[in-house]
Amino acid sequence: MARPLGESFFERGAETVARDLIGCYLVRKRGQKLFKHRITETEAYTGPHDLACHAARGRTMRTEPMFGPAGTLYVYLVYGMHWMLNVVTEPVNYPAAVLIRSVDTITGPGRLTKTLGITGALNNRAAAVRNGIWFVKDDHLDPLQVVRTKRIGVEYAGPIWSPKPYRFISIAHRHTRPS
DNA sequence: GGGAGGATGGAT
DNA sequence: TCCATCCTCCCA
Repeated sequence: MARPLGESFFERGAETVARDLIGCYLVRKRGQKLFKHRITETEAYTGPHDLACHAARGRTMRTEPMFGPAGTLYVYLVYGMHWMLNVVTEPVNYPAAVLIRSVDTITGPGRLTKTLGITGALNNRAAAVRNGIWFVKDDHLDPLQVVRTKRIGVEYAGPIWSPKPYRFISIAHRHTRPS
């Protein structure tokens, strides 16, 4: 399988990265077990101007990972119980990220992290083999076709940013929750 | 120091 | 439709 996606892949706009991650693999190693899942749903959080992006409210302890290098993991707790897995995009000091919402057999960002054992322990670490979590592209497989919708659960971001079509879903998996 | 609210998911 | 559950951030 192809080698892990690195900084050059993630050091682009969050929309572009979110789109390109559809069809790529998320790989997780726990002990001797390797879990490889094809990514089917993502969302882009595009920067400090994006009112749905945590970084829109400034550089804080929580958002610090988003200011790090492309490919950094941003893992935070939502609703007091669900870990959300994000990967940071854009160059250092530009806070943007992509939320991994679903993979082939696991729908929902909270279920994804729970199933793969992803917690805040991985926050601010690089997506890399040495950390037991990384991304790969497989050029031998056909890329999945993609549709775009608005993002889930960001009504608070207001009439401009809430409807932005920054959610990407594989067509073959578009039953993955209505929007 | 206090309070509101959230990038969800499971039960009712 | 309800609510579990707790961290973050804003305000005083």
